[in-house]
Amino acid sequence: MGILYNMLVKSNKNLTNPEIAELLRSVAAAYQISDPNGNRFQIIAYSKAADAIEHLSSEAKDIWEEGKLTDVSGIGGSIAGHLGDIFKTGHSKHFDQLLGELPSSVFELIKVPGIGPKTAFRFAHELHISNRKPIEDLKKKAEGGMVSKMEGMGDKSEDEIIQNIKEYLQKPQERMLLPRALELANEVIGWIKKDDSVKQIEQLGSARRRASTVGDIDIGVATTNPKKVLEHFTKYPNATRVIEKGDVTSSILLPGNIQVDLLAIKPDAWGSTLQHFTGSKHHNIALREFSLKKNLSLSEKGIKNLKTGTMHKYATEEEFYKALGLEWIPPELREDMGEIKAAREGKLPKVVQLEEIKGDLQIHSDFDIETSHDVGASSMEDIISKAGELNYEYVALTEHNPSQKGHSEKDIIDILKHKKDKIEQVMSSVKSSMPKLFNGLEVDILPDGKLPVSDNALELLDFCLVSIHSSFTQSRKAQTERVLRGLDHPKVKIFAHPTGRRINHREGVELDWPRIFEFALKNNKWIEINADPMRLDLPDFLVKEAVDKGVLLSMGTDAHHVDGMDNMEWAIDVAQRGWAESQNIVNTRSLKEFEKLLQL
DNA sequence: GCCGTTTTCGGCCCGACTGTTTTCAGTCG
Repeated sequence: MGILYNMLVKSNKNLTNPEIAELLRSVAAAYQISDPNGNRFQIIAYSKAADAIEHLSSEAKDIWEEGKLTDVSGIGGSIAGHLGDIFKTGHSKHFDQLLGELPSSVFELIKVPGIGPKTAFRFAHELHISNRKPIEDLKKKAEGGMVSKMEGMGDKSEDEIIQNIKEYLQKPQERMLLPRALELANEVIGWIKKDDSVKQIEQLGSARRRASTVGDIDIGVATTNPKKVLEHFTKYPNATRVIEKGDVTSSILLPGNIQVDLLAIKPDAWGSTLQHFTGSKHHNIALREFSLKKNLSLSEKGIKNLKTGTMHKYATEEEFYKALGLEWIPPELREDMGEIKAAREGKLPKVVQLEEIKGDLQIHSDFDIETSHDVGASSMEDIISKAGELNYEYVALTEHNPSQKGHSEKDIIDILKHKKDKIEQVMSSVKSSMPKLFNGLEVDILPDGKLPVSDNALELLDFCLVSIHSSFTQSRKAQTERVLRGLDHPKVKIFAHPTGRRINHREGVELDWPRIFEFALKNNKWIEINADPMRLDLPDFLVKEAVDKGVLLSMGTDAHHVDGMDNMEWAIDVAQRGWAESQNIVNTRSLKEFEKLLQL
């Protein structure tokens, strides 16, 4: 019995989604080792199931308890049954047997790039890799020349394994924030463009889909001379090494072990290249399965008619999708979340655009509100001026609430009165055509759900946001009750950065989202999409659930300086990935309509 | 093992790169 398996299953009925995903991938690997051909479709099924679990918005165990695990696409009766066994007893006989046959080192070794199940198994057996620190052990044995002595291995394989292990061990296991990925991609693109045979060039992959985080940087090039461009690419001055160099694709590594993949193709096939390398993987697989039923086989080269054997090339993505009988699908939607069906039926959403935004609903000015949290750096005057440049009709000043410590209720009321006066004074000093300042506040939801600001103080506001800044680890049920209590006050309109996540630093809180959304819908509360690239909160997949239910969303940059007001574009990306149209977002409303909405 | 706009049975994406191979297996995206 392997160590990993003991750790994941034997001692634990409460597996988290990432643990379940790892378990399912281990099962797929076990099938791959035992009989890759005979188990071909189990391998695919378990891998898909692992992906599905990883992308759930609730814990799989909660879904299982509601009896809805097989509603998840990719989870059928069999896998749901095995997982159910684990949730009930901490055991699955099926997994016990499958995984118990293999040394646990196998499941560690496959985490190293370039080492798959087959190779991991051979290492474990033939080199007697330790189950304790398998990766370190393999590195030692490779450095001792043991790998190159194995059949089918040579010096190059050995060197590559050592290299990959070194990088794996030092690589920070986190994905880049989108703005960083775009910045890096632009630097590389600047270099590639120096080759004069480049006709078109774009950053593709998850960056083009505007995912909140990006792993590898993918770039596509249309060129009359792919080989020459790829050669030039591998000479990028900042590259730490060339991972691979081919006639169609090449990959390099940047400092920090960031991989950049380049796909180069002739201009007449640019449309299919864009499509292929933009992904997502799941979108492409779904699109290819869909096309196969029409006897069409898709690849980055074009569309092959399987009946006639002829290949058609497409210079644009629009033509490519059209040839499949589909509307062009915006990259943000390409996640296999129903976009192919919608495109076929002409029912793709008209996703909200940045130009439609008429206000920013979370900004912190430099007004000294005597808060225990952080204060903004820009004056109200500067904020109005910046809002004017952005063609906004209104913005909400939402400083953190004054601290309770050291302030009586009357003190807090005085501070808020003072702020209200200040806003009125500023408003009267600027042209009437300038954007309106709403008097808002970002109020903590205390651990018990109470607000640290009295009703009399809240009365001074136009409206307020509430958010969690403490006690992130309450149970799902307690956290949900807390939030609903916090949202209940009539002056509260917005639930700000609702999961509280900080990407790569803090997981979000556990909440019963269906209940939160139902409450918001019923009581005319709005859920924020926070535009801070570190937050992007509500996350895209939850935005889609909110949109499906008709819950209204608000967008705020959470700017603490006027420059931060430019961050709205990141919130737009999240909204688009969540299929939001302009009517789903409150700050696409004109000032008049927005004020009406506030009264509801 | 999963799934369904023709299917509850009969399908299941597609190609690139590398190393060690004389024709391919393994891995990756």
